[in-house]
This record gives sequence, structure tokens and C-alpha cells, in this order.
Amino acid sequence: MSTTSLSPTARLILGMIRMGRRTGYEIKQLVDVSARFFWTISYGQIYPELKRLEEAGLIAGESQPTGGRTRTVYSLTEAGETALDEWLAPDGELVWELRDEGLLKLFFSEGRDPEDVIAHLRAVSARSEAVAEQLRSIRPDVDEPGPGPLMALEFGIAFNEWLTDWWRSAEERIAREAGAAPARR
Amino acid sequence: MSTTSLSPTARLILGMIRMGRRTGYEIKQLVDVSARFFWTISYGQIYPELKRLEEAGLIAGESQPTGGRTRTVYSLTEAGETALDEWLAPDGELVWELRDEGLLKLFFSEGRDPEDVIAHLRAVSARSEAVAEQLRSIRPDVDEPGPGPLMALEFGIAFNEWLTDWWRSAEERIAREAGAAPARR
DNA sequence: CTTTGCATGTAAACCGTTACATGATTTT
DNA sequence: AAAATCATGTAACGGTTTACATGCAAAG
Repeated sequence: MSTTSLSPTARLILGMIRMGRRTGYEIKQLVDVSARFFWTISYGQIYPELKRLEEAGLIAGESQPTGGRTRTVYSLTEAGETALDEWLAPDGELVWELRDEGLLKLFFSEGRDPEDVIAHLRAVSARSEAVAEQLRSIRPDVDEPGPGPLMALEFGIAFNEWLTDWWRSAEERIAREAGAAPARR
Repeated sequence: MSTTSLSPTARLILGMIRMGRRTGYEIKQLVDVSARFFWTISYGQIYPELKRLEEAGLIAGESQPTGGRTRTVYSLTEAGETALDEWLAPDGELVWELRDEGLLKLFFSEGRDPEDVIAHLRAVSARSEAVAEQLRSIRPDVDEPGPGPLMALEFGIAFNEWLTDWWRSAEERIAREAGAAPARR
């Protein structure tokens, strides 16, 4: 009944629990391997948020130690299922944020030696190529049910390939302009 | 001589001052129109940071009131020019962050009614289409010197067009799968 | 004369990372 | 025996947004 509007981080945790990641540790692992390029989370958020969600009655924790090692396994309550489904409904404002210092440097490149600008563009392009390659390498390991996790990963691959190409074409463009009006030596 | 390693926000401000945006207000304006989709900044950051940069000797402020309206105009000192050039040199780690709640919802879409998933994908696609259109509409106004600002804007346009296509193709894929294995009614 | 734009600033709240601390279990 | 992995948690720090507060100037 409570509409305590959850933070995206809280919703991520609810979703992960429904996917079967039931301890804080497991949630962190899955985010790190399959959502890292579009969402990150740290233990400093996870454990306090798990407590808050339990207090709010959206999840229920059960102590299940492995030997002498403490371990709390969470599951969604009915209210938690409802809250997650409400978020998943196709409406509402969605967080979308990009912070790209590479673009910022390009933005301020006026007056720089074209060689330096080109080196920068090349480095940025190489970075997304490396990310694409890394994501391609983990694709075979995705065995989550449903199309979501695989499609998200494929987004990451396609996006980083697109980025690689864009930065490469930017490099060509700057090289052409520098060739047409070469820097004085 | 001091290597007080600046935050990206501080460097953004230095860059904007070199581009001729010399008051806090003007810096905010330019970021909002031309860098908004890959970098944001608020007055709550700008004014304290301008003071810090002045104390650090990287910028110098001069009071230039317009009538009875207070106004402080900043310019780069030699140390400020150097600091900016150091950052612009083609090396060093660059902040890159994406936060996309739309992808997160896709990630957790397992078990949802395909109609809902499709509606979500359509909404996300429409959102990037609207951003692309908005960026296209401001392109003719870009009259900054050098290729950087225009290229950054063109990145935004191309990126949002790519996003639009990707989400549309995701929609088709889900629709196909739902058609092949339709939901029970 | 009213609205919009110019211009500056602060305080509180919020969000997130990093570093630290602890200790058990499993693998090498 | 050592290293890696499992597992939980906190405190401090830092960055960012939001809301608030103020007031002049220009344009309608």
C-alpha cells in the first residue's frame, strides 16, 4: 500500500533478488559481470539498502550460515513483487546519464596540435574496442533465463562497436582537416 | 608548479573560460545547450569551484558590474592555461559512465507480458528519437571556433539516432519471439 | 507593470565510492 | 601454508542536485 518510491538502486536489488541472486555478495557479482557498463553498485550501497528494504517489508532475510560463515539470504515479499512489477510497467521517467570525459576533451580541442587531438581520438577508440572485446568474451557465459540479460550484453557490444567506429571516423576527419590546413612547423 | 590534480568539473570550468565563457552564469548556459547530453553541471558546483580555482591561482576574477548588478568575470592565469593543456594532452584515465534505467528494465523483463516489454522498448526508442531531433534543431546555432563543439553535438545526434534504431530492432526481436511463442490468454 | 533573463550564492539532502575491518572456507 | 573466494559490514569522504534566497535589468 505504501508508495515509498524506491531509488533505482533499490529496484536493481529487488530485480536481482527475483533473478535468484539472494545475498548481497551475489548481487554485487552479477552486477559486476553483466550490468557493469550501464549500472554499477558497491557494497556500501547494497548492505544498507538491503536493511532498508527489509524494514520497508519488501524483502525478507533469512540467516543461512555456511559452516561458521554468516550469510543472509533474501527473498521478495508480496509487497516487494508488487513494487518491482510497478517499476517494470512501461511508463515513468527513467534515469539516463552519460559522462564522457573523452567528448569533453574533444570539445575543448580548439588550438591544440592536431597530432595530439588525433592521438586522443585514437586512444578513446581503442578503449571502446577493448570494452567491446571484453564483453564479447563473456557473452557465451550468459545463461540467465529470458532475453533481458543477453540483450543488455548485446547492447553493450553493439554500442561499443559503434563508439569505436565513430571515434575512428572522427580521427579521419581531423586528419583530413589537418592535412588540408597543416599546422605550421 | 602545484600538481593539485583537478576534478573533471574543475577542468570543464577552465575549458569554458578559455572558450570565452567568463562568468559562472555563462558557463552554465553553454554547458546546458551544448554539453548537456554528456556532461552536466549545477550552480551549486560552479560558484564554489570558481572560488577554489581562484585560490589555487588558476583563474583570476575581476568585478565587472553591469549597472547595479554584480558580475565577476574570470580569465585563465598562466598556471591555469598550463593545467588545462596538461589535461588536454592525449593520455590519462578518462571518466566514462553510463547509467541507463531503460536497459535495467529490459534486463529484468523476464516473465513480463510481452506487450508491456514492447511498450517499454517503444518508449525508450521514442525518447532517444526526441533527443536526436532536439539536438538536430540546435546544430545550426553552433558557431564556436574549432571543430570540437560541433563534433560533440554531431556525436550526440548520431548516438541518439543509433540508440533509436537499436531499441527499435530490440522491439522487433521481442515481437517476433512473442509471436512465435505467444502468451497464453 | 509584469515577466523573463542576468547574476550570484548557500545549505541541506542525497547518492555513491573508497578504504578499512573482520573472519571463515576453499583451492592451489 | 598461502592465496583466492565467500561474506558482511561501517565510516569517511567527495561529488552532485535541489531548494532556497536575493535582487537588478531588459523586454513585452
